[in-house]
Amino acid sequence: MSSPGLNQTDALIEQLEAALNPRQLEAVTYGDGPLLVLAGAGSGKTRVLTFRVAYLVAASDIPLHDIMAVTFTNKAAGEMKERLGELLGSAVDRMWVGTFHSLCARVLRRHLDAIGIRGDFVIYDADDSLRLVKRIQNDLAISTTDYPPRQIRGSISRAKNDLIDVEIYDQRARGSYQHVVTDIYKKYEKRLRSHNALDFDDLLVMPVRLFEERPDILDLYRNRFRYLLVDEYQDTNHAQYILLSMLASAHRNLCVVGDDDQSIYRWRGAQVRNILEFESEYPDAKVVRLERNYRSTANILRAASGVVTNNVSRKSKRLWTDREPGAPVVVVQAIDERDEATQVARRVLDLRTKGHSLGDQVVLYRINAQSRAFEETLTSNGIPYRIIGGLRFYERREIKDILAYLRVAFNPLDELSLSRIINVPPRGVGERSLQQLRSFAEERGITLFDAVLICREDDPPMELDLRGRARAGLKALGELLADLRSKIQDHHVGELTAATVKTLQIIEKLEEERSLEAEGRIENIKELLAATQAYQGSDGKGSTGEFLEEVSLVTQVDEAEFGGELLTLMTLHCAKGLEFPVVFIVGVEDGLLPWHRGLKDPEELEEERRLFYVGMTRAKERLVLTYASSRYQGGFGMGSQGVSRFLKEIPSDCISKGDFSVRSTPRWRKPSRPKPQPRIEGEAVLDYSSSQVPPSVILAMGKRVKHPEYGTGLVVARHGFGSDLEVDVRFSDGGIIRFPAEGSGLKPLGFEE
DNA sequence: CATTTAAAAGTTTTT
DNA sequence: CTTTTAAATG
Repeated sequence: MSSPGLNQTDALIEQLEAALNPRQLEAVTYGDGPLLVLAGAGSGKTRVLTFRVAYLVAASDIPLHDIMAVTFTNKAAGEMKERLGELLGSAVDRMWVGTFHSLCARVLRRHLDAIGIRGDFVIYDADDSLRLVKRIQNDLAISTTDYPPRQIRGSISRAKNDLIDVEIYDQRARGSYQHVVTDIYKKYEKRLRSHNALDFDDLLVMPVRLFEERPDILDLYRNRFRYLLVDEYQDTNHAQYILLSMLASAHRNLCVVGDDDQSIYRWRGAQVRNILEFESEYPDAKVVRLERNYRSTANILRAASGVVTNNVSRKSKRLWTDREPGAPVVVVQAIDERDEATQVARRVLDLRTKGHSLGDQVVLYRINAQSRAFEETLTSNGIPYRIIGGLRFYERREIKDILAYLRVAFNPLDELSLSRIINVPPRGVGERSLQQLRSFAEERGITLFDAVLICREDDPPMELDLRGRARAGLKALGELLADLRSKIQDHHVGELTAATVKTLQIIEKLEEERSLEAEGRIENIKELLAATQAYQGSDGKGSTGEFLEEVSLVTQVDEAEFGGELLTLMTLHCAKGLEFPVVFIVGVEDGLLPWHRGLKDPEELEEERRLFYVGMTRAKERLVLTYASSRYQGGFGMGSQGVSRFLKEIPSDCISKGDFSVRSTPRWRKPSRPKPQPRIEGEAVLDYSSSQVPPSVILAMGKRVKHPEYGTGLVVARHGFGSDLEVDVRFSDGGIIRFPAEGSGLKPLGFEE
């Protein structure tokens, strides 16, 4: 690809200059040396980052090959690449863009031998490492009630992110808890190595170790990357900080962009200190402040600023806008979480008539569990929605089970995955047979995987005393694994997945169950089959290893497809970096937002305040805040500690007074009995025919529908999936008729009972 | 050994 | 209220 001609370059530079304000331009065109861009919410930092790269290439003739950019999601990375491709009109594949985790994985794959990894590694997600911790506690006879595995895992993870290895942890360990952690940490690391696996934290830690031990390899990278750009710098942890220092140590062209007010990941090791002390770390750093907000109306911005200024530890800054005041921030008091959901639904529909499509609106909450009340209300009112986060696709049980087969075939040393699938689907291999197999492997000094392969033999060795069912089961498993293993290198991942699903008869078995749950699983498995078949790795060959890596590094936002006529629901954390015309923040109550722990610890409280601030500043046109006077909390009855203290920090003149009332309800109020699901009055507002809503959503179980010939009826059963979907509808005369979901003329019947 | 049933325990946020 | 773990049954 030839570089743009001189005229073209000039035109591009001119274009950049015209599109930017003076501050942004300063950041984009600043020359060599460390650069700190303090970018307030909505001040166009993503544009600055992208344009800076474009400028480096166009004006200074820096090859994309020499630039690395770190983004917060893979999606953001993709968008940046796409935009750069448009701006520069050339291939951008030579530039390294991605999240810390995916870039690190890339580095590690290139130096497997140097990090002491034989063959190839698999990546353990949070669930995998938790399983590993549990298993170890079991082996070491450490009570999981006295020492909750989640907490242990958290301690190990935090230590790793702070670059505290087992030896240092051991030296510093004080008290019985830390000594127990030491024992588990030791074994945990040992198992990871013997399984040829890396956990999420290893992805950051191992490159640091690699660069420490092999200065020659570090040189390779620090000489290559003449320019480093990092987004969301306020959320980097210690390991990431060190990594950046190492990479920047040759050229010192480190450009970090962030906003200390938006730091929300302290709990997973992020250190705001990294951004606050950037200037003392790099005394010659140029600092550019972006304080002009282009996103939100003046009212929204004033409300958000009013809240965040209550934080003590922050760099002072003043966001401003010349936009119109806009609608006031609406505060809604609800009776309980159901009422809250109903009120939100009502407003969503109202705003829809005012030109904000469902896709323009988002509901943000503090914890995933809050989504349930909304799902119920939205479903029963026929409002289509999508949830981002929660249980991820690739973390679902049936999906992880199938992936575990691929992982074992890819890396036979992965004993965690192997023991996961050894009896899934049930093949008569219980604790006993597994133990049998383990000790056999140990005796012979072979891996568990090889032991399973030996089970294929017609006359297995005498030592391997297995009973009938287990023996047959392991034989079949051994054959499948041997087959997968032999094909792993030169067969497409879709082929291997299909072979696994077919051999194990997974779909057939689920179909026998005939339950709604099984139906959902089948749908997921078909989606996995489609995804693997469509997969093309970097070389277009669909390598299983590459697929597995990609799958373990997708972020929650990556998975989501935006657009379409769907209301979006997600946590405040997920909303980072996004923007919506209409934002609802729900559950704005003490104990929830701020979360309980924040009420005790001042630093936590500030983080909760920042989280609220992040949520508020996602809104472009309208912001609605809701809270409930009482809230159902699991089985423990009601709890709501009343309006959030943060709400009182919003200047009263940018709030809609009509709905604002701060009277608190008596704490001793009896929990109200579950009421029938409230319905929104009126005719159906949504015109499904014009939207992109799939029939599977419209024709959900229990939905009221209308047929042009037969009149109104109720969906009582569903058969098949996707375009094969058929539904049984019971009409008022009691007759049940089966229709194909598409082209049947069935229409949803709004909100009447 | 697997499946079913009963009791118990657990709930922030995520790469 | 849901999910996970333990015990009891087939």
